Amino acid sequence: MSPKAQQTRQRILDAAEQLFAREGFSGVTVRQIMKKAEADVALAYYHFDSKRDLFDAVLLRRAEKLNALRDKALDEVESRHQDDAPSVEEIISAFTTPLLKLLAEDHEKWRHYFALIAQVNSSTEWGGELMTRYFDPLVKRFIAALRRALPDCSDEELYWSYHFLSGALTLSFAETGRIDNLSGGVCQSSDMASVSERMPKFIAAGFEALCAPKS
Amino acid sequence: MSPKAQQTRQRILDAAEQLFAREGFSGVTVRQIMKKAEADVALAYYHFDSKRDLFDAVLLRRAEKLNALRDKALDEVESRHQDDAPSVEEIISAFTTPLLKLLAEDHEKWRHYFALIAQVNSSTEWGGELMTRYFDPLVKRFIAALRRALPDCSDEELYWSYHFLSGALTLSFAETGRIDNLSGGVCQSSDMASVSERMPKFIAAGFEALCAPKS
DNA sequence: AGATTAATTCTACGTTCGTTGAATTACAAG
DNA sequence: CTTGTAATTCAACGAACGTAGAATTAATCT
Repeated sequence: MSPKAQQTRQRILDAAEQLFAREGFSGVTVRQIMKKAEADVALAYYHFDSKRDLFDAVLLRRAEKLNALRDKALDEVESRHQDDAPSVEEIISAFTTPLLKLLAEDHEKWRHYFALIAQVNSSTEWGGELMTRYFDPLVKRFIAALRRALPDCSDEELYWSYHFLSGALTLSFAETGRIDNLSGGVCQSSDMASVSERMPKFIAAGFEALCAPKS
Repeated sequence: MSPKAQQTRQRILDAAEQLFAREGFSGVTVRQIMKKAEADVALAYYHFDSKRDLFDAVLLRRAEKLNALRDKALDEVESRHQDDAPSVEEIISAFTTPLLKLLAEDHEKWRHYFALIAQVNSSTEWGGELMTRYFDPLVKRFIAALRRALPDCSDEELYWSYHFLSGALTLSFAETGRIDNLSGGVCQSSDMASVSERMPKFIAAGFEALCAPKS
């Protein structure tokens, strides 16, 4: 594929990502996407098999980089604690800070992606298979790490705790602006530094309360 | 409006609720809705102004009952603690247990509604105004109660904490089935007793960790 | 430079969309 | 039983949908 064509392909993916994040799969038209990408409608079907295939490609494109970063972050935590156990908060941070780092690198690129992920994650529909396929292996590695950090914790508590984490995380990084309105400006969705500073502490406390209530 | 017509109206709302929850606003066709409601297509436009108006009606229908129940639950907590302060966990429970109660009363009716709410809540789009309009007054009352329970807590911590709660709550009650796959059956989305038992403890610990870290 | 292939545009297909107005049936009041 | 209104059905509108094939331009290779 020529570099010019690659560039076009990326433009299509960018446009699709942004629009899908805002309006969902069915809320966006292929024509809208291609208009935003400044390319002909039919080009969508030259570069992708179908609208659905384009959607999958949008989700897949950034998943690998994100997973790699999270894997690396967890590697570092584990190599830092070869004899003693890492704290729950450290593990949660390894799960969340990569998101922050990517947003810092290129906010425009990644915020639409995270908004899209949030939407897919809270969908009852086929989003489920996608989330499972792309993220479950990594999630299981994190849960395994948490299991070692909380040896007295049952799997049930562990999975529920992760589920709560997942909800808090995806909603926060979706930057829906909901908290901006609610707080009257005291908090801002886009202030990821605030999120990243508070969420690990908040979630870690939850984990510990559920998993090790003997205090 | 005749009772027969009321019945039809409710059938339309039921069908719309179920389908919107699964596929989103744009993922569902008016014809699909009316087919499931076993009524003529044009009846949708006799009972509602437009597809969008129908969607709003679906959201609105149950919001009032839910809000009333939550209000009552918080009333009870506050009347129970007229001199001393209620615990954070009690307040969170007053926020979550009404959902559980409604699901217990009529699981089929409410689970689709909660799935729909989850979807709207994590949407960047016009879902925001709706959530704000229907739920913000009540949410503010809960935050005020939490502020009294955590007098040393800044508003910033309070709002962020609520935001994390909101994410965990909506994802859990959406019953997406994500945790079922992830845990290999150890946890089940539909097991609301498990959620309701664990979430208040989990979230309360988070609040306290963020808001009163002097321990 | 000419030939081959890749990338892009043009045009249009059949379908389905949200919505509407006129015709019909069910129902309530006099 | 008649009459008026509420509820429902029928048929159809223009527009926009996802997609595909043929034609055209741009790039690559010998």
